[in-house]
Amino acid sequence: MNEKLTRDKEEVILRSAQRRFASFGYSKVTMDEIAEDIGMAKASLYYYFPTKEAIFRSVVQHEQEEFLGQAHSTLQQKNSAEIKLLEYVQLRLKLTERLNNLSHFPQQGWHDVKPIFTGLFAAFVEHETRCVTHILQEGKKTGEFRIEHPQRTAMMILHVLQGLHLRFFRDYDQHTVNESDRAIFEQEALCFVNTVLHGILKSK
Amino acid sequence: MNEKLTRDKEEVILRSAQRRFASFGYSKVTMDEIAEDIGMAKASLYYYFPTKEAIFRSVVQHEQEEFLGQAHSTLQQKNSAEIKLLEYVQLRLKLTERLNNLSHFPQQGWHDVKPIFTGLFAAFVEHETRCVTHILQEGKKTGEFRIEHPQRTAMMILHVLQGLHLRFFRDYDQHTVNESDRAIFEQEALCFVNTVLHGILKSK
DNA sequence: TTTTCGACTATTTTACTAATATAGTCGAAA
DNA sequence: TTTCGACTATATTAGTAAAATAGTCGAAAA
Repeated sequence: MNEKLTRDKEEVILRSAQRRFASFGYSKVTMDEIAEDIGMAKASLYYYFPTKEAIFRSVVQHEQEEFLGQAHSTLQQKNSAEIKLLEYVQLRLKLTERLNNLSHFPQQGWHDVKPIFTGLFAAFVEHETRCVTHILQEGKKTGEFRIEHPQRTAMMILHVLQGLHLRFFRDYDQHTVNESDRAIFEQEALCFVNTVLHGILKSK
Repeated sequence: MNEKLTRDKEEVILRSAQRRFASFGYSKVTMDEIAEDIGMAKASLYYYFPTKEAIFRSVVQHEQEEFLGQAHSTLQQKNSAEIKLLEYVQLRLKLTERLNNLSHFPQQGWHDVKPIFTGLFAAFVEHETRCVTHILQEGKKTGEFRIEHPQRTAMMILHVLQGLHLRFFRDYDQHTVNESDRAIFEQEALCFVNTVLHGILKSK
């Protein structure tokens, strides 16, 4: 049963790493610190993970999987497509913020983790696009939505959310993200989704 | 009549500076280069402009004024609010790209010019918000638009455009912006505006 | 009087180097 | 099988000297 014990240790390491990364960002966390947190020697970490990057990837993947789980359960509930889209977006905003913290990218850490992220995100972005496209297509099928290019629209929505986030937090050097500013950001994102849903033209 | 001659010289300086800035970005252009371009000594530039920053501000303001002129003439044409919004956005995309070039911000120049830009943009952003709000309110008054919070929506639209631009060109290090990528960006921005206009919900 | 510029200064950037810190290895011990 | 102390090679940082650059000034030219 050492298989189980190994998984446990991995979990412990990942939890420590996650906390550190979320506080200081990828590049400002050392292997020694992660090890010290859990009363281990640095060398021991390398028994469980081959590289620092591997730890980071695992942490990010955990976040993504948790998000995808929640998203999936949202999609399977018997709600209107409108509700599903809104709930999806709200979940997604939370994930963005969490991942954002892991790299502390607004300050300076983006270049450090960019190669890692892009690799990890290729699959995730595809998955996500499928999710939103699915919501839109479902809504189209049931007659709830009138929409010409579901996939293109889905990508646009995801890109806009990412872009809004970038714009909002581009100027955040140093100090932690202000709670009230985050509220404004969320409000604007929801304003966007609502406008996309209802449109502003009366005719048709 | 040396008033006129002074204006002319200023124009010549600004033209040279504009070309240089657009090619290399603010921080990579020296006063000596600007002066040399027009066969002047560096010291002479300081007879017309007090600082390098003043030159840059003038260049940016020129771009803004040209944009505002075009935008204004668009707004005064007798078109539907829908057309006006679309044309405004297209004009605005062009401006964004031009200003972007002046600082070459995707690469590294953002922090150099951030303090300059933010000062210059406070007034401009306000003006712009008024413009778009005006389009939306006009459309609402004529019954073309159904829209609850024109100003909030206007700000959202402008922020989304900025955000999309940021997202698209965040990864552009080094090499000049690809023509086909720019086309994709423009297409996505227009997809956004169209979706905002028509919405995706059928009901109501 | 208005405009230009060579020569100068103060400050910032850059290029280089030495010192430190860190990721990752390895073999021995628990 | 798991842990770790001691080690290495590489990357980051701190410090510094050299170069570049924004901006000044007073004299000369127009």
